[in-house]
Formats: sequence, structure tokens, C-alpha cells
Amino acid sequence: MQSSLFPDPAPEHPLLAPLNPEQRRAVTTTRGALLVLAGAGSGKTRVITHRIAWLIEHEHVSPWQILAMTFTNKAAGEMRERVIQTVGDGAKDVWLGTFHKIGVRMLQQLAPQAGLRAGFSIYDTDDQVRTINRVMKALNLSDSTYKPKQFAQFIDRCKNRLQLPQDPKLLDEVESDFDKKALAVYGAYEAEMRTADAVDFGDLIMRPTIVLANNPGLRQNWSNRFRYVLVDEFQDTNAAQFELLKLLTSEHGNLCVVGDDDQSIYSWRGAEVGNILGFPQMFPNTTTIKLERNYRSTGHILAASTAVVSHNRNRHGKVLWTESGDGELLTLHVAHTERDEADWAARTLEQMRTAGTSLSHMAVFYRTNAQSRVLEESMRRFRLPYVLIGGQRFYERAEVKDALSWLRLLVNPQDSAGWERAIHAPRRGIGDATVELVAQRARARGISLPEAADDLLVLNQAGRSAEKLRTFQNLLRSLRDGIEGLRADTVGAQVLKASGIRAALQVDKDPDAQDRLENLDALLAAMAEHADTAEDPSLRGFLEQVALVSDTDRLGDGAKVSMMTMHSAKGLEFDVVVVVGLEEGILPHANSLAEGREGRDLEEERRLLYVAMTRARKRLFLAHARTRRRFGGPEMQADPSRFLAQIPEERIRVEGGRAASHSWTQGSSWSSSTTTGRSGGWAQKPQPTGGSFTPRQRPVVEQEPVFQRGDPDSPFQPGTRVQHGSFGGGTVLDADGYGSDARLTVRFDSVAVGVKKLIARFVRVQASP
DNA sequence: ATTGCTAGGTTTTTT
DNA sequence: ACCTAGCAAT
Repeated sequence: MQSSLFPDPAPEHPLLAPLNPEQRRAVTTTRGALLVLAGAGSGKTRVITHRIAWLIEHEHVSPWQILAMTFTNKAAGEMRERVIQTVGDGAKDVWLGTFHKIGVRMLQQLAPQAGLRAGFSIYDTDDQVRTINRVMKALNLSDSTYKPKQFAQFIDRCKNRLQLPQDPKLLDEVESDFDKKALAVYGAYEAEMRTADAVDFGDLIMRPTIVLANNPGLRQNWSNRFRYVLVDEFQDTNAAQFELLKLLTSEHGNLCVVGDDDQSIYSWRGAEVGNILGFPQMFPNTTTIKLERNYRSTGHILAASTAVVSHNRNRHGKVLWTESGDGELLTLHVAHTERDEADWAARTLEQMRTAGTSLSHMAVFYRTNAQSRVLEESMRRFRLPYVLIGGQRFYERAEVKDALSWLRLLVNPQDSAGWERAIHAPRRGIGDATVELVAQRARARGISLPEAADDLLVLNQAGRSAEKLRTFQNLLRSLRDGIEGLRADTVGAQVLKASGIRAALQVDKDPDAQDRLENLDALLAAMAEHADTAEDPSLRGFLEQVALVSDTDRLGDGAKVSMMTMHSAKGLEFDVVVVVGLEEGILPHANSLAEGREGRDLEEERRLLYVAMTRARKRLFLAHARTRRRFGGPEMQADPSRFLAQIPEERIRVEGGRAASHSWTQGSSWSSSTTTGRSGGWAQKPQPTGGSFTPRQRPVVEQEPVFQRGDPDSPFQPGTRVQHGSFGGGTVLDADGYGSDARLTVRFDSVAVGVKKLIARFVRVQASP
């Protein structure tokens, strides 16, 4: 069916033996520009690792001449491991890492040209916002209607497109009041970053790119150094990243990009699908290879996910196929509330475990991190071990950030954001007034906060808290003097002690203080591990790692269910996948439904579901709840996601509650809705594509019936006869709440049972006598 | 200067 | 429901 028109290059070579013809071509086409359109589960990682191995073993390229870029540390780690497995330890010299990691390594070597000192700091989003806040104060914009985050977004957007504040094109584009102010903030922010010897995430790509672009000699050197450049997940590159790739391959043009336009889900971060869609035009002699054979999923899963994504108009278009059988049907569960949904997820996973699947091969995906809480609760209730991927990161906890800010100050004495944090960690009698004094001095002289503090002390203008400030500065200096040649974790221990961070927590009566202390110990443990195992065991190396690696990147240790957002799921695969919250407003997310975006956001939401579905190897469970609370408010009606209607009905089975689209036509059908089975669902009805669940097409009743105590419409009027699975028949005494969650007080007929309080969903209303 | 309270916003996704 | 920034009280 998909046999190649090209003869197999060298099928007898052991590296090529496990590959199909297209994969072989992708591995052996080493010269020039190569675009590999790799469908989900088509063996993309295998192609990249074998290609690297092929270059080294067959073409005798030195490992250090190969550069391989990924987007996540997970992907980089996996790839590194697999390459080493294939070619041995020689592969350790391959430059393999995330774009940002490669950016840092380049910047370390290009620091002088980039105007940075060797120990420069990497600011995270939090540091960035702090800096913008300070800049806004300086520009008297603190009271403006715009928030620091908006300016941060503006700055990121500029950097993703390689636009410096003085860029003439940027100046041209500026029109609105916001743009004008944002540009001013951007300029001042850059100046501030320079005084602090700091870079942000955007800089990690933009700065090396600009250096190479402005310096033909360096560009030549770097491009000659890397003879072969490979990029994974190319659909997620932004303009700056693509430009960097062009510069790095300018001497030889050996650029191999692998990606899938259907899995482009990061446009909000500046990714341009155009990079992959227009790649052949950009590199005129591009070889294009499509990998369309899927090795991962069952036929049903593949067909269902393909059906969904094929509703998108803006795509290359691939036809994935598989030789594995159809497998089990997909399952759609209709839950009443998000809690029911979570419980069902836990129960389903438990069943899968009983049936023999290891928990480490199961995952639950959701759209927003906020959805994880209910799921966690259910997992705990059902005693299912789980790992949360993403979410609140270890290194973002306040006490950990406090300790890190001290460490950063030791490596980079000009780190203003670190200084601003460290001076309050712990509280030392220096308040905002003093900090503001320092900030003003820094502004006036164009220097960093720590330097300005020294400046004020020398001039005796540090105000009331001068002595405390002097103690702080001296402490920093003496710590800095003593760390030469020490292990990172030794320094860490010293800092925790000398700063008073640990002591302050030890006397803290807050019940969480113990947890925080344990987190600090965990930080020290991480530092020790780093000192023992890392390629660059220095403190600087540790801080760099912290800035670029989220701790939860590692997964799959132990028999635990993985829980993560659909975004983090990209690149992973699991035997059993459960996707929850498939409702309008969640997926597609409400923010993607705004007017005037030509449906592009909606298409990205659809791709997100596609990514989620295609992670599954054997079983795929989908769920939506009929009501959900947002912001802890009351349960609100939620409509099933329009994307569900795009799954062919013969691929999916509806289970659980009465199908949503029937509930409002049948009155209080919810009272019997816990009966499992297939009591007529939307899947039985022929559905036109394009979403028959949109509100305007629904029957008139918009609101789920809500019953409060004493509500005359409630089917649970006092006196109503009900039936319970184990307690038998009884009579309702009182009802409170609404829907299936109503709390009932029931006198059961059996004297042994007596009066019980229970939840409405556990009883059936008996037919009227 | 620090603590403790309230109000208001928050939830899209991440290197 | 939860977190934060901003305010009043100490």
C-alpha cells in the first residue's frame, strides 16, 4: 500500500533492518534539507535516533558535529538514552537538548559578543514579572490599566520574532496606547536586564541568533562545527528558532526537520505552523518524506482520532494506516458532575489494572491544570497511586525559590531579581521603603540592585535600615568568598544555614513549615545528586538545570498512573488513556472561541484533542460531565464538546449516565441516570458533522433542573417512595440540594437499617403506588 | 516592619 | 475554592 518508489538504500545494514522503507529513506537521506512529516505513532523518535546512529556509524561523522534539538527535556532525555543504546558512549558528544538548553550553551560561549558575563542568570517568568514591575514604577506606569503580565507577553512575542526594542519594524507597527507603553517598558526592561547580567527564556533563543546574524565569521564557525542539524517537533518552532536553524546550517544546508502539523499545539507560545507547512518553499531542494504507518494505536483509536482532526482545513493532510486490528471500541462516559467523572476515571483505571495493565502504562489527560484537583481526590479515594506531571513545580515553591535566589546571587552578584527576593528571605527588618531607596539609586545610575545597595552604604544614604542592609550585603560577600571549589550541595547547606532560611522555618508555627523544611532538604538532595552525576557539576550548572528543567519531567518511576495536561502529553504513549472534561468551554477552551480568529484557535483545540487521543495504544476512554463548577462556584450546566460529534459512532460506545442530549427532553431522567447501559445516546442518532451540540441547536430547556429544599418540582418530595440497592425500599423524609447530588434523608422499611442520609444518585424513585 | 485580614481575580496550554 | 495583592492594625 505505502511501498516506496525508491529502492531500499541498504536494507542489509543492521541499523536499517528494523525500519520500514520510508523510515529508511529518512535515515539515509543525510544531505540537504529533509522534511519528515511524521504522523502520530509513526516511529518518529526511532527515525531520529537511527539517523544519528547512521551518521556516526555509516557516514563516520564525529558525534560533536551533530546537533539535535527537541522541545522538552523528556524528549531530549529519551533520545539521548536511545542513541547511546544504539551507538554506545561515543554518542555522549552529540549536542542534544532542548532549544533553550542549546541556547544557553551557545550563549555561554558567545557571552562576550552577547554582552553578558559568564555567570549570567536565567530569569524565569516570575523574575521577569518582578523586573517589569520595577520598570513600570520607574516609568510611572504602575497605575496604568495594563498589567505586568501583558507587558511580559508583549516582550516575549517580540523576542520570538527577533525584534529588539529599537527594531524599526516594531516602531512602525506600534499604534495603540498599549503598544506605545509596552515598547517603552520593553526598552527599559532590556536595560535593566543588562545591568543584572540576566536573560529570560526568549533571550536564550534570540540572543545567540542575533549574535550569529550580525557576525558572519562566527556564523561560519558555528555552522561548520555542526555538519548535521536535526529538529524534533518542528511544527512547534517559532520564528526566532527557525532563524537560528537557518544560521546554523547556512554553510552546508544539512537540516533535517521532523514534525507533524496535526500536532501543532503551541501557537500561543509563538510557534508558527507556517514553518513546517512552508518548509519546502524555504529550502528549495527539500526532500519530503511522509511517515504514515502507525505502529502505536488500534484501528478504532486511529480512525476516531483521524476523523476528528480531519475537520481541520489548514493541514498537510496525511493518511495514517495500521496493520494492527481494530481493538476495543472507544468508550465515552457521561458523568453528572466533575466529581463523578473523576471517580469513574479512577474506577476505570482500577478495572484496567485488575485486567492486567500496569498503572505505569495508564494516563489521565485534562485541558487545564485546575482540573487535576478533583482527579487527585478520586485517585486517593480509590487508593490508586499516581504522579502529577507539571502543575505546581517543585522549584516554584516559595521556600525553594528563596534558597535559589541566594544561590543565584552567589554565582551572579548582579542578579537583581534574586536580590529582591533574598533580602526578604527570611524577613530581616528591611522593608519596602529601603528596597525602594535602593531601586531608585539603581535606576539613577543604571546599575543592578545589589550594586546600588553597596553604593548607598558607601554614601551613607541607605536610610534607617542601613545597618541591616550592610549586614546582609556582607553576608552575601562572605558566602561568595568561601564557596570556591565546594560542591554545590555543600554551598546549598551553607546558604540555608547562614541566610537564616532554615532557622526561620524551624521556629515558624505555621503547620506547613515542616513541609517546607522537607522541601529544602529535597533541594539539597537534588543538589547532591547533581554534583555527583551531572556533566557540569558546578553550582552554576545546577542553577541552569533548575531554570530549564521542570522537576516532573521525569516520569514512569514506579507503578503509578500519570496525570497531566494534554499539552504535556505530547510525545508520550500509554496503553490506556483517559481524557476527561470534554465539554464546550473546556475543550475547546472558552478563550479559543472568541470572535475574529478565523477559527485558527478552534483548530488548535482540535489538534490538542488529536494529540491526546493518539497517545493511546490499546484503550481510549473519553468523558464529559453534564455539570461542572468553575471557580468553586455552583455546578453549572456543561455541554458536550463539539468534537465528540466528530467521532464516528461505530467507533465508540456510550456508557454511564443517560446521554446528555436526552436528559433535558425527558424531564428528570437524571433520577434514574445512574443505571449503566446504553439507554439511547447521541451515538445512536445520526449526527451531522460540525457539532450538533452547539447551544443553538439544543432543545429549549437550557438549565439543568435544580432542586433545593422544599422545591415543589423535586421528585424527592417528602413521602416519595425510593429504592436502594442494599438498603431496600424506603420513604423520603427530607431532601436538600439538587440533581443527583441532592442529600436525602430516608426512612427505610427495614427496621435494621432505619433512617439514613444519603446521596440521591444511590436511590431510584419507585413507580407511584 | 510585619502580620493578618479582605477583596478581587483566577484557569489555557510551557521552555 | 484558592491565591495574591493591598490595606489596616500592631
